[in-house]
Amino acid sequence: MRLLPLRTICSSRTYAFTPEVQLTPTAKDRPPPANSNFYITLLNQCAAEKSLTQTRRVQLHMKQTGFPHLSLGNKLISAYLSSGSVDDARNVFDDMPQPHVVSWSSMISSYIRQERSQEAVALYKSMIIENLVPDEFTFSSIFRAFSDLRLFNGGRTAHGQSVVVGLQAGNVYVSSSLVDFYAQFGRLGEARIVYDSVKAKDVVLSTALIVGYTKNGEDRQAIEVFGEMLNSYIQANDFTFASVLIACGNLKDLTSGILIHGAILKSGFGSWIAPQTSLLSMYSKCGLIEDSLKVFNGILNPNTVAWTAIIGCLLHSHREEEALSMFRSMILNSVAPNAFTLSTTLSVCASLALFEQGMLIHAYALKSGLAANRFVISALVDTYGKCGHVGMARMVFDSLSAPDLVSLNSLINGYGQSGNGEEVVRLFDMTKRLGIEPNDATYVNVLFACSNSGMLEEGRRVFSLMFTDHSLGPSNDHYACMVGLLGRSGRLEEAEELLSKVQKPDKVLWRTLLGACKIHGKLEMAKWAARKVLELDPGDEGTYILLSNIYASLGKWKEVINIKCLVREMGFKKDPAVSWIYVNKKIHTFMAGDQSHPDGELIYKELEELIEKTKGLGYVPDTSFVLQQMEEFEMERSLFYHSEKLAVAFGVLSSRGKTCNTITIFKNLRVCGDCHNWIKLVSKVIGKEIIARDAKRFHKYRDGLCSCGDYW
DNA sequence: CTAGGGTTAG
Repeated sequence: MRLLPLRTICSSRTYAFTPEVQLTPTAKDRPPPANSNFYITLLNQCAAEKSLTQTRRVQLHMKQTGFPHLSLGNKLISAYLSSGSVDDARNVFDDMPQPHVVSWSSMISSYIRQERSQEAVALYKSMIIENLVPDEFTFSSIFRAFSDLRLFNGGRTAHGQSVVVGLQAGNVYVSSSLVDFYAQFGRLGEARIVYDSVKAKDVVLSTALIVGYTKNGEDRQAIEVFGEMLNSYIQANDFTFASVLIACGNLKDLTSGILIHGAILKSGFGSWIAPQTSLLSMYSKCGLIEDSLKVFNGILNPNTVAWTAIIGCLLHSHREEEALSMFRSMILNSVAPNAFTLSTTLSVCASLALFEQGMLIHAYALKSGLAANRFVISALVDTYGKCGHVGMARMVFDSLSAPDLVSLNSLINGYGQSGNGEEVVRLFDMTKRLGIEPNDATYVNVLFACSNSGMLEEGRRVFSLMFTDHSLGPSNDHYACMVGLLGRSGRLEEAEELLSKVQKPDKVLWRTLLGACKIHGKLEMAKWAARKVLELDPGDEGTYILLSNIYASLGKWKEVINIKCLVREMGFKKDPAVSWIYVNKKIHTFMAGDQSHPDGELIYKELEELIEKTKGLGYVPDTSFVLQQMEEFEMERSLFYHSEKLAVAFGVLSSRGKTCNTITIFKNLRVCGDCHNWIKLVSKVIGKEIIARDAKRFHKYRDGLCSCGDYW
């Protein structure tokens, strides 16, 4: 067999500096002498250039010239590992009678870098069996493998071994990763002991402990360690600043946050991406989204993490539209979204119930291979559910080989929102078989669904399971669901009795009772519940509104006016009702009596016609939903211009002549009773399905009926 | 060896 020309192995640029190889163009086809220095030089170059092909060629060359290549096995391994092929390295490794400890440890850390912790641990164990003494490099990487595999005992044993060989307390590398290991298991006591055992602490060790504390909700401790660190004159680095700011954000400790911002600028880390990203997150958690944006705008080349962070900040500040346009800018700036980005952006879509956008991201996830990520999946389930497409949510959910708690909760919520209480209960009864332990959120979702669908007996059964099956003490939220369920089923006395068992009822609970009183016109109990809410929060405007609604529905206009005056005096700004609809890739927003839409005239004309047609089908404006005392005619007018009616009119207008059979509108508050009746009739008039998502759930109107069965 | 961003429920 012809030998490979050496020129291809050794680039001309490098061999000029390695005269001992003596490669001359005339010598290129002659086999070289079996000189280990020659191969060492070559392998060093291969490692430096990280070239897998070159390394393979060198090994082949060794075999062809009969050179005992295993004598340079450690070199070969190192070259293969530098060029990224653990498997090639492993082949050499397995052939060697006695690989060097350095080879063992670099094999182990390479496996870990490639997320092959299983193989790393296996190698570590053989090392121990063969009575080899692992070095500091082995120890500093192996703990990561144990925490990846959730093998606490394995890691603890390795900790013991590191102590035995005298490598723990004296070595910051080993100790830092040990601190991280213990923190991954929530064992902060042990982490702290390891940390304290090190005499010569450094930045990395301290940072590891800070991170450990923040990941386990011990944010105060994290800030304390940061202080200790500064007192010992250890300079914080970009990692440290990035980590300690998380603690400030979690605690909403703006004072510390601003101090640290100053320290970052002073120590020259002001333009480093990790501290900047953490800073902007911190500001948003402290409610200062403008400052987040300022920091973000100061980042020269935001990477995926920074973009994701700012999208998340905008989402949490309820600036969803801006969050979406940030996502678009990210794409325009050719920064590739990852699973974090997609799940965050999907959350934005879920929040605005943007079905099409959600599907686009779903498509992107499938193309880019991110659709298997469980965060992406549960965000998709959530988004589809909140868009009223629970079938799609189910499809995504079923793609999970092992469903997890979050996606299950999202799916349950999806069915609950679209009023399919039976499926919710079926899923709930299946959780055990799926190997999932329900948590408090599961119960909130299930009970809420029962309440939404008026499933009294099922609700009671599920509620009692909280005590017997899971001994999850019900929280106020669970009680609120039950009070709502009992109250809406007309069992107000029972609801009241249940409420009396709650140790510390919160205002949500009392307001739920108040809501139930409203449905059944129970004025006395309503007044009592309202008083309770106001004792807890005198500024709760929702209560005033509910109360005035009750008076209004009973026709007691004097009381209504009194409350309205009171509210006005107190200077509340009621969240205005807003409805919106997605037409031609644009969000069109409407407020009551809104004249601002460019097609305003056409919309009002359409609305008038629809009202006339529905009146033909028996629509009678129900003025008890109007809060002011007005002339009957005016009451009607103000009803007619409710935001959801305008949105429906616009939807009808813009879907005319198009093939789509569904009009979907959204409202930030709950749909009003009069509009609810009216939209039912509209669906009959236009012969199309109308979906309305309000603050609590979906209403699917078809042929004069609504999926909620008028129960909401 | 250490780092920044993520899903449900309220």
